[in-house]
Amino acid sequence: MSQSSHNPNAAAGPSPTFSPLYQQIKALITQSLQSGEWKPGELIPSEVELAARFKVSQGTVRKAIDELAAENLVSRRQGKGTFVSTHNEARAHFRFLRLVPDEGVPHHPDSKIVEVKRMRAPAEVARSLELKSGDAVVFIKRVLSFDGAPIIVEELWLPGLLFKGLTAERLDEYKGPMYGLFESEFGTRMIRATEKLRAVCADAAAAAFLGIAAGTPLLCAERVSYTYGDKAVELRRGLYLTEHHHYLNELS
Amino acid sequence: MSQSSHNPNAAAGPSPTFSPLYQQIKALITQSLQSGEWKPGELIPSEVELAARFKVSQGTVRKAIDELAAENLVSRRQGKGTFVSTHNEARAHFRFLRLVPDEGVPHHPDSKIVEVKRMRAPAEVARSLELKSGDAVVFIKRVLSFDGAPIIVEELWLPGLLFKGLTAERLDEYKGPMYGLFESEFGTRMIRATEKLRAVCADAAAAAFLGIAAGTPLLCAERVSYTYGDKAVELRRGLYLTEHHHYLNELS
DNA sequence: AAGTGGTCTAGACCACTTT
DNA sequence: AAGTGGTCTAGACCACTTC
Repeated sequence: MSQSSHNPNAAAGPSPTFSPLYQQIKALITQSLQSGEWKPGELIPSEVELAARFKVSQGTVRKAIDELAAENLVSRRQGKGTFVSTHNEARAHFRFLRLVPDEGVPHHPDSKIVEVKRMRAPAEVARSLELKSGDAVVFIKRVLSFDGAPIIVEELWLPGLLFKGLTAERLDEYKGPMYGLFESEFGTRMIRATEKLRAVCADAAAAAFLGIAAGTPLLCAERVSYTYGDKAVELRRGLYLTEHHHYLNELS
Repeated sequence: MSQSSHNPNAAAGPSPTFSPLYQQIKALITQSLQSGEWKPGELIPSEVELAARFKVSQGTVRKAIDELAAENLVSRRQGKGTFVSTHNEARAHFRFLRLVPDEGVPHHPDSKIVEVKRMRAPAEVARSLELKSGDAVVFIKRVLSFDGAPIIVEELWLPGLLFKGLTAERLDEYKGPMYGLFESEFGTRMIRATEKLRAVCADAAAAAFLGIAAGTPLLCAERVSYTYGDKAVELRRGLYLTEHHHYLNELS
């Protein structure tokens, strides 16, 4: 098969928005990921199968999957196949949580739920989540402890429509990271986030939760998480005690 | 040419450490970058030329360059060629400086040098820069202002051997980011860094430089920068006033 | 042995830039 | 028109995993 015989861009007439074949294949694969045809942790069809399905060469499928792997949507394992990425694996636990101890190896913190409630989105939350002010949201507040010491207090807001049966009990029962619960129980997978970091002073409430004096400097991390299609689905504001921990960032 | 005829891994006997051809090509290209055969901002030979030089196919050179481009060591421009990356271009100004205003578009801050001196490396600095305690280092202290307001006070340490003629005058004269000066005047190009972020209280000295009250919370960013070969060549400690700015981080 | 992803090649054509 | 990187194909073989 020649390239032009299957590339619609090669049709007669000007092609206003050129899009390479492998990008179109990538979009099709992403759709199947988003629709749940292949679920987190599962094996997707082999490159040969996908090439046959889409009637393109294996090399084109390869390039599409290469980009999906670079974006952490799938992960390739030689000899086994290509798997849909999941937050329910040790490797992914520190992808979004960048706070690590100054000394020693990082490990997963204990989570203690303080509050879960449904409410109407305040204006600021609605803006971040691309909702209308007053739309239903789920509010969660919790404290995270490393080695028994409370280090993080965080509040988060989720669109009410996507997280209908979310209760404190289900959060407490779930072992592993919260994003794993969101993905396996609610079908919403976080794939990307942006964080804004600031230094603030602990107010009385935060100080009480963390067992420190009011006024202690805290690292404030405001995160907006996105799922497929760049849709915002979480606003989270965490206060990190950085006396014996730090936020680690790799610049490249 | 067949693959095996030029791949030393295919020689008789077991290959203990398999290394793909394109990785070897990538290493050769990186050597030429490091040695200064092609300088920052310059055009490197075309893929066809490099394929001929290394006696491999263009596709193999392509894959090597793809990875170098992904690591920001070079940048490709269709129709023009492949260029060595440089800090002396607007695009690179915010690669390492992640502090942006809460409102409005970011732009390059003004730098005011406070102090430049030569000294012996304190133990902590020596450890970060992989020097011996007491080795010569250059110490720089400066204040960065956005729109006339001082927002950052930072101190940095560089290996004395690599930055022999560095003076306050040369720093003051230079237009553009400090990394651009390092790269064009001292032949040391920063290609990667790790940062540790913490919240701290402003001490009297920092408060004076930033025109704020002592005790104001500041974001402390401790950065170690690396050049080719993962060699540490800079330790930098910045204090960021985050009342109207924030540290922006993309998680993916 | 069979199937998977990983590497390498050779050749064609496309899009973009410069001459 | 010529040269560059960008896309696509087809086929070969390698490394790894499973049966």
